[in-house]
Amino acid sequence: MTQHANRPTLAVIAAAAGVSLPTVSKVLNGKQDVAPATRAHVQQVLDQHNYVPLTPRSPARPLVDVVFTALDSPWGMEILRGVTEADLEVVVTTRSRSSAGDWVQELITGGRQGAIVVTSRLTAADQRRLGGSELPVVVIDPVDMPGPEVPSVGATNWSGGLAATEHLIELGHRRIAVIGGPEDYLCSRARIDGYRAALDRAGIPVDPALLRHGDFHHEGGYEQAQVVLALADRPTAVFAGSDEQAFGVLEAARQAGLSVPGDLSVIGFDDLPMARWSSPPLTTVRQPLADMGRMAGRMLHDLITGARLDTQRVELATQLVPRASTARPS
Amino acid sequence: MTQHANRPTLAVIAAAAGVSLPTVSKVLNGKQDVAPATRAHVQQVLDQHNYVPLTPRSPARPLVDVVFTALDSPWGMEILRGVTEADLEVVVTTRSRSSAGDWVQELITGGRQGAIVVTSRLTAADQRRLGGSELPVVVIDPVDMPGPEVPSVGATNWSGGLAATEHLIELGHRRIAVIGGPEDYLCSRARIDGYRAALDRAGIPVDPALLRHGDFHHEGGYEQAQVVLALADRPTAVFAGSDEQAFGVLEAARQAGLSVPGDLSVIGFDDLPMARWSSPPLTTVRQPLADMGRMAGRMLHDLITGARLDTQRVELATQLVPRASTARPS
DNA sequence: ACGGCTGCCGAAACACTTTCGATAGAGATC
DNA sequence: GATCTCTATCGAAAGTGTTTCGGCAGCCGT
Repeated sequence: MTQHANRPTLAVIAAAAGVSLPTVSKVLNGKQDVAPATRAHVQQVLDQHNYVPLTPRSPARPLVDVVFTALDSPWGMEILRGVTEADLEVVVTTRSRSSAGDWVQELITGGRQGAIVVTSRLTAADQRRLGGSELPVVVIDPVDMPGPEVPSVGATNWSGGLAATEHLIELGHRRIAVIGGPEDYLCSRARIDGYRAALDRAGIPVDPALLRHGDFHHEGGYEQAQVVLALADRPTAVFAGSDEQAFGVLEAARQAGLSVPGDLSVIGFDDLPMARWSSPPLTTVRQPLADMGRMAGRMLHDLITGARLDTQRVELATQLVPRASTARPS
Repeated sequence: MTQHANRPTLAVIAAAAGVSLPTVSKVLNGKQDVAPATRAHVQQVLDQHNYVPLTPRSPARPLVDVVFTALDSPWGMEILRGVTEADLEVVVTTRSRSSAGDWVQELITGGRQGAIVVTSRLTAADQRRLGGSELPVVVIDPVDMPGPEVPSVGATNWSGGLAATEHLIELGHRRIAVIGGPEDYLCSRARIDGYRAALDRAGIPVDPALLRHGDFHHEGGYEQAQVVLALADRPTAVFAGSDEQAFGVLEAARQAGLSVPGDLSVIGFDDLPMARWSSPPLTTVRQPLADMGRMAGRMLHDLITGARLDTQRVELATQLVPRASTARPS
């Protein structure tokens, strides 16, 4: 059980194997200039002596941090799944803004070979520090527009917002509410601007009373839906900023005695796996979350290995997924 | 950008700071015998020279693997959230049974300080290898009963199955179908045995036609529900082995034109966050997934630090959560 | 037979880490 | 005030493992 009870040194192994110390070191590190027979023999002696490395082996694949603000959403799991499909060892950490300590500093000095930061608020100062450090970093869905020195991955949120709203307009809706995420989130603003653009093109004025903000979770959608559904001039459709919010809208509609899509059309954003399972199945705008994670992983891998990045900013395409929660207004 | 472009050595730093090389090393490693003033000065010189350690810093917290078979379910996210709350650095890996390579071997030689294995099939040989290695391992929800040498964390699945079924019986149901997970999973068998025990106590015979198995996901519940709902003597209630399966049952019921809970009561297992959001909100048996993850993390931490484990096997309590998907049969 | 070429290995240089003894300054004691 | 611990701090030296580089076989073609 005791790890340090007279652990054998490389010198001991080398003597036992009848080779030089550097050769043993090379075997341990998988270097190329060792004859297969020698390698096998040394490996066997290492096993016999139960050799444990003094310094932890540097892993075959780069060890990188993936920083979430919270692990509270299937959204994050999709991203994570994508990242783990890249050629990386993924350490999951949650660093809420409020948590103690300077997490950017911890990231830089944490000894990882890189980091992926998911939907976090990076101040200009943080970005400069990250840029100044040697630590490769890729940001997914940045809250604020990242400076040119920080590579980032996102989705075509504006197009997605446009597509969602045009879908509702084509169905014949004119009073369309939008429930965005937190007001200052870049992705949220882009979706709402897409909503605005669609209304503009259709010649529909934007009613500020139908433009709400809430957190991206169930609660946010539920609360804001209650507000807009209580309006005298109730909307006939709601564009929610996330699928989770959309589920909250569904619940608010149910509690208000409104049938979906009969009395109210609801469209979400993300296309989480469970969007297909709600009743009615949720019309939504697909965001390729796993692909975004995988892309970020690949970019980070390139940064670590020194390959040149094709571009600092990648936006993956969103796509309208029509299901059963949207229909013509009655 | 280039990592290895003439990085400063400790000797250079030492010279620039006017101290000896070992002193710089001590500052880097946070050793105690350095005067605060000296430490600050050296630290500043290190920063000025943008020093990056050659060998990655050994992390302050133990670096452990968390092995999933797949990252395809909110279930896994809940577990993961719990584990990350322990005092550990968590590397997420997915090792499907089918994936190439000997993942147990990779685990042992992977250089981690420990591992948590989630719902994996560990053969007796694997267990012996893990026991023989120095690598501390904790298993969450083992597929097979683990041997005494492998610590494990689970939930009171039998009690949960009992509680779920008794809930349905108390409501007046007599024909109760059960859709378990894969037939050989320990947790699934325990839940079904709980179901059997409840029927026995109520003097209701077990109808083999009402006992189905499917994968733990939406598909499994959907497919098996289609089978039992097509029976001439249709059940009035379904106990699903997981919430995801229960969602599949809800969909099958909807497609069959059955209202829930009017025509069919449905109860799930897990209490995922979205169980509250389905329509109707899902009655289910709560499994404290995050707590299980945290408990496994704590046990692993104890194993790593050498503290004695109180027990090799922990089962956390499940609890019935009545919501709106169960009611008296019509 | 000879020259070039390549694969394999170890001596030596390197990059740290750790141990341990030296030293100086602060109190404590006489 | 003189001296005597005693501790905090530091670096010399030894230890551990990695990397570079030169050398030496054996192999091949000429």
